Amino acid sequence: MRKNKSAALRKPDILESYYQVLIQEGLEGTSISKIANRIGIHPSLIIHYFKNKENMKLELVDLLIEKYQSPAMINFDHIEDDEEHFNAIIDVLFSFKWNRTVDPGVHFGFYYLSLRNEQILARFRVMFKWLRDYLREKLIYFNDKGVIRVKDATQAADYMVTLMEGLEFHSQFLANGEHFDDFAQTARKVLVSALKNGDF
Amino acid sequence: MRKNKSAALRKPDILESYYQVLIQEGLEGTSISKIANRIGIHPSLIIHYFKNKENMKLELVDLLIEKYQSPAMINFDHIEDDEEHFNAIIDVLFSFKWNRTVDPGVHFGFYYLSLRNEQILARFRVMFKWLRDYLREKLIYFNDKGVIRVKDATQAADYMVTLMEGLEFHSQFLANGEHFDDFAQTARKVLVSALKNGDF
DNA sequence: GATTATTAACTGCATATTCAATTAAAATGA
DNA sequence: TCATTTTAATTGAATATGCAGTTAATAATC
Repeated sequence: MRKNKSAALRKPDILESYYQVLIQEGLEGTSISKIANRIGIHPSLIIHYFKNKENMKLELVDLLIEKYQSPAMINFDHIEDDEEHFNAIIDVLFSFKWNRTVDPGVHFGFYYLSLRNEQILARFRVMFKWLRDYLREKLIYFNDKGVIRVKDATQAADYMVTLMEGLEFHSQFLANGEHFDDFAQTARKVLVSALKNGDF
Repeated sequence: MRKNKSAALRKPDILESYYQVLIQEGLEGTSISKIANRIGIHPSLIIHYFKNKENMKLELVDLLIEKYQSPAMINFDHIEDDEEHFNAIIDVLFSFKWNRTVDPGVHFGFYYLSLRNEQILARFRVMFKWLRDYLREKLIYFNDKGVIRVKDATQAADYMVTLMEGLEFHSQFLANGEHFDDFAQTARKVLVSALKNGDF
């Protein structure tokens, strides 16, 4: 007997399936059929909900960006001591957990698509700007409190994002089976030192 | 009238065409037919030379890595003054020219494939290690000469590669129409400062 | 009874690859 | 040097497969 779900339930199901197939098969191995089979529905149903693959792609990008922006993860405003507060934020940014909120392969794949897809590019630009601006505000705050010494908070925040993304590369190509954290802690140390020494 | 070229001439032609189609159409838009049409040959001829698409892919990766490793670009051993010598190397690493020796989109695409393709991954691992080790040797030299102060040259070299790759992200997602160089110079400054301050 | 969810059957297209045939170039032998 | 044989380059046609998307019908839901 066929079970009918509402769009509100079915669409997230499809996007989750899309995400899982992407993880397993990659961009080039992901088809509407596979996404549908995985959750036991007819491929046409996906077209019914998303009209075409491109729309579905954009909706998944939006979903993953939302996931990435979950503010719970980097909000430590409850910590009163400024130095501790600062360290808590930095800790998360260079943690395995943060860098793996979304499967890095999927993120990477969409980054690649953004080179040829204006709409995806625009979304990621907004996402990175959001992160950068969030960090900038924090840096300004910690600068006022005397925890760090930065003149150009925007450049410093840009640098942090740059370093974090670079760490993805490092873990893929230069980490010799070592855990993500090992080198991340070096990068973290050097960054903090630059922030405190007034290099920005 | 048909002109027969030797394999030694035809294979590079095909790889060059592959490269160009990749730049214009991306991974998903690149087919054997398009590569063949672009240089006016029959698609079967490509299969004849490479046996299948996968082999051709690997041969192109090898070719691009060779291009990337052209040592001419970062060899400044002729500069006698150590400080100048050091600056010349750093300058190139953070230059637009260096970062664009191979089309970044193509590089990026192969990085992505490396997540699901062991053979491509192995090749890029070798390439990055080559770059890292090259830099490490240089850092050890400049440390001995008193130009910089590093205890762990491997970590420092890892950090340099990480930062350089992060810059690619920055220019794609955070550079607001600014030229690549603008932020690269900030990153360069902060790195040099860390190398000289003994942060590694 | 109208709207929505779902499927079935189908279309057209592009794909990588195979196979056999054809043409050109190179090697050989007189 | 010329004819012959061998090898390599090239094409044409065919195959099988997978793809996104269309259209029309059926089933469930409100």
